[in-house]
Amino acid sequence: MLNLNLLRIYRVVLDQGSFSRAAETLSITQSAVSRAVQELERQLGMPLLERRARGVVPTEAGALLGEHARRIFAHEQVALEALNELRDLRRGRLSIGASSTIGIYLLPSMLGEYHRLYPGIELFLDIGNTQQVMEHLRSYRIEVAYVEGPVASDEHVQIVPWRDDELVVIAAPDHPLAQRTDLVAADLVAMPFVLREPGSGTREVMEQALAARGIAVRTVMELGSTEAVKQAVSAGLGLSIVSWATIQMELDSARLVALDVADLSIRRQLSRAHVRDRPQSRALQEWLKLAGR
Amino acid sequence: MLNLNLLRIYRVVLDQGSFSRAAETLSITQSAVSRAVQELERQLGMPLLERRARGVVPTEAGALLGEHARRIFAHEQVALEALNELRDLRRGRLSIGASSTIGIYLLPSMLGEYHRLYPGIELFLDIGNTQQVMEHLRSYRIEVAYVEGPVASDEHVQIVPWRDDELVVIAAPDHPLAQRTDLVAADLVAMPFVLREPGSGTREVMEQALAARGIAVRTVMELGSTEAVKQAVSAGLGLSIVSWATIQMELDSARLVALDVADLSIRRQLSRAHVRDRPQSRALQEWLKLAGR
DNA sequence: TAAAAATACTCCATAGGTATTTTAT
DNA sequence: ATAAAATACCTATGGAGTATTTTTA
Repeated sequence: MLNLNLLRIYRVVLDQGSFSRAAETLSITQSAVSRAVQELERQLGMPLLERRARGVVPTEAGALLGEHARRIFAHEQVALEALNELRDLRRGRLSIGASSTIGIYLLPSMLGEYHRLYPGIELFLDIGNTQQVMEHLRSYRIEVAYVEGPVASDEHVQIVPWRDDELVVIAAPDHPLAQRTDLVAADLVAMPFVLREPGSGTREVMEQALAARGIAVRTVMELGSTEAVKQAVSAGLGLSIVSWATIQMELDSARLVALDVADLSIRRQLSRAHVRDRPQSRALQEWLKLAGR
Repeated sequence: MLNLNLLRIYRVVLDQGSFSRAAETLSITQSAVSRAVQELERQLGMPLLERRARGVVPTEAGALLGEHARRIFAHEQVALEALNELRDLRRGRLSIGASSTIGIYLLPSMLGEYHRLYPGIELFLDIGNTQQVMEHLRSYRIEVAYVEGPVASDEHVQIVPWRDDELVVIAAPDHPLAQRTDLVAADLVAMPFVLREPGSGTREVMEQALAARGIAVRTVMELGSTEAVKQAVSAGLGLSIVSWATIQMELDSARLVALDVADLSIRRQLSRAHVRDRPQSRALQEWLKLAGR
């Protein structure tokens, strides 16, 4: 095993062609350089330098070792540069998990902005239901998770409130209730509703909100995605309740309307989850600034 | 600048996947490993390992650094192996200088043997006159010089007696003196002689020997190489005096004969020369064993 | 509760400094 | 006479050990 500290000094001696100039370059004394090279020669059991009147000249072994040393230290620089790239976010990886509403409707534009800022960072977005995403977080497949379901911190995972989400009742533009401006929750009783599948975070919040107000609706259809629900509502199959974030485009293009139900404000907390004490990558730290908290 | 001692420990931690196993491999304590990695992380200003229940897992930076470390230490091994090859004479270089007689007639067969023993060593044989060869020795172009001329040690160069050389009078097989068995030096007086050029070591020794015995010969021709002299003598142009070593083949093929002149034994010292205090390569050390002293 | 990592302390060999001597031109 | 390298001697600290505590599955 080579003593690389000594080798480093030796390499400078070769570069400078003399012990004293190497000492200067290294900001140590000539004495220290002299002993370092001697010690290296002793450890290797072979002379490396011929001490001539004008400076030093490598022996065959010395020249050979010098060339290898050059490569070793060149590679050291490559390693440092690679770490700097990571530090400066010129390269890296960011793996985010999100439950579907967040992953599909909220994150993409933010990820776009992030990518414009840090084009060298590879982005991974893992979309699944809350349980899946939390599982991926625990098994270190993602570094942060965004979820809508009611999850709680535990000893491994820390949950941080992220932002509020508002759910609205949606209808087709030609729905009987679409023009009403004086709607109250009671008007929804027995209305046909299109729902997400059981287990969906959105459905859970929706059912709680309606149940809390004693409103029983009529389920006409259960669908596995928000997109499908929106299509069904747009086609006039019934009403539904979805996150504001998911219908921006449909409101603009007048394919859906949001009903303004006076006493039915449904809000929920969107959360960010981390593994406790897990060191955060620089890429994540910058993402958190951009994504709010 | 990376602390490569710490990096070496860190690399073992990655290989072993845990601090305590790394400590075992390194024959140091777990405590030391723990502190080494912490110090490396401190110096780089970034965490490298996530400490999990079952051992450790590298962060992105940690994995990146680990890969570079692998290459750095792999290259260290390459360097060590290269030095070992040099040490074991599996590679290397041997530069020998010799004055012409030695270089042409004595060294080649020995170099052949050396090459069979150490096929990895590159051989360089620099043939010139004594002055040229000694100059190349002083300017470090060759590591050892073999010369015939009367050279003396000085403060830079050390001359060591190598072996004796005997010079003999040669003639064409049909020369009038060729059959005589009772020759004495006086019989050579006024005989036609073929000589090497002035400055040749052989010519110098020859002239001294004849002059010492008061014998004046007749110069019929001066030639620039021993080969040319032999050709001329063989063609019957006259006698000459050359080293035994140079005429083995001609004696065997009866193209020349050596005259047995009772009172004319001409011996000279062949010498080996080195630059004082210059470290000797392993390749040279082995050569000296093979070449005698 | 057991295994791994971190921490507190102690020690010393190494790598450095200063001062001087030796070597080579 | 000068400049470079080697050497002698001294010092400080980084890297190691032991013992113990903390952490986590």
